Amino acid sequence: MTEKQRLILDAALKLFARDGYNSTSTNKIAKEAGVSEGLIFRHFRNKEGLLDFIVQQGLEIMKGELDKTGLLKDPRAKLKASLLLPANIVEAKPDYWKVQVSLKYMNHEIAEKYHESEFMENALALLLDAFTELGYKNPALESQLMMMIISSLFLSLVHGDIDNHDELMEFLVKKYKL
Amino acid sequence: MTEKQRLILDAALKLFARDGYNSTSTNKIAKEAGVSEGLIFRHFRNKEGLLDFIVQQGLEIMKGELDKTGLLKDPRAKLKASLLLPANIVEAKPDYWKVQVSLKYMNHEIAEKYHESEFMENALALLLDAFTELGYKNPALESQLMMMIISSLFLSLVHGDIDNHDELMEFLVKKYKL
DNA sequence: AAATAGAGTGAGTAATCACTTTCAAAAGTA
DNA sequence: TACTTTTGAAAGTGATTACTCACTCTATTT
Repeated sequence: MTEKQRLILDAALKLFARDGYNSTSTNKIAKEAGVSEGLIFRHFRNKEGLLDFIVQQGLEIMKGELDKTGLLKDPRAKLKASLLLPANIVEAKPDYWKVQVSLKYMNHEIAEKYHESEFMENALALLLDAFTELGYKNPALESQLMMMIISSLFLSLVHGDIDNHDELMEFLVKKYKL
Repeated sequence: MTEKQRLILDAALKLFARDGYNSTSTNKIAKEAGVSEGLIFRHFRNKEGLLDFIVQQGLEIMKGELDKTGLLKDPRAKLKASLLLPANIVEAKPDYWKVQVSLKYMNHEIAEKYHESEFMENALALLLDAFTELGYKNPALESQLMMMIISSLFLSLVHGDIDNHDELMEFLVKKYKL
């Protein structure tokens, strides 16, 4: 990874997050990064290759966080960590998740590649374990509902339109007796 | 509204929903509609005008549905109707909502115009009324949570990745004792 | 010192984009 | 009929797009 490669990746992530993938031309990326436009294609083959590279990194971070959560023994701790996951990962790399989310809703071939991943199934399995262990009557539906809450939380955080995150967390923790 | 105008609107809605706004050229719309490309600009001024026209209709439908829900007297009925709202409106016009949703996550100027609307606030106020009337301890947070569930439901339905809607509804109705 | 290779440049390319212009056929109106 | 307006098609327009190509520069290897 040369310095210019880093500059290109940083510029692309910033612009993709701010303006969207389609509205960001390779010309703009090159200008923002302070490199020649041709260099983008030497290092990343094409515009989509650049996107690929960026998003692949994000997916691995997400997977790492989820694995950490899975290691927890106490089911209540697992659920609490799952609820806090969105805030933690979005805060760490907001631009990353802005791009990820916009891809999901772009309904374009590019989007599907990343979101058919086994990630959701892993997360759901983790919740299912916890609710089962806690003796909930209908753990499958409980975890489906929890999953909906978590993804909604994630979206709100990415778009920056949530102003009472801590209060909301406290409310949920109390509701689920975590 | 001439016949060709209808043809253009239908073609545009279909293509915007399938491929996204940015990836749909006016040329493609004209071909799909079987009219000349120039006609699009005669009738709708520009590509964004076409989008405007399409989305404006959807917003009015949504508002109408919400108003109907607001007329209900029983707070439990209000909540139940709110939960069923996504399925009802998405089933009626799936392509409409696919476009609406993709706009929201396009992070582009076009998107903001539609989603700063007072719609969300009205919906939230309706839920707040219901939870307050039912004597919930923290009606504000309860309605915020319900809003998250509803919008998550809406998104899943739009993307067609929900295969147990009725079961989920039954579960929620029981959980909230509606 | 000669050869090789990778990093980097920037002008150039064909294709596609949203949009305009021109003009003719209908359709309405007197 | 004679006119005006509306509706439509077809062939443009310049700008922008992702991407290529011929080339230079620098550093390492032979």
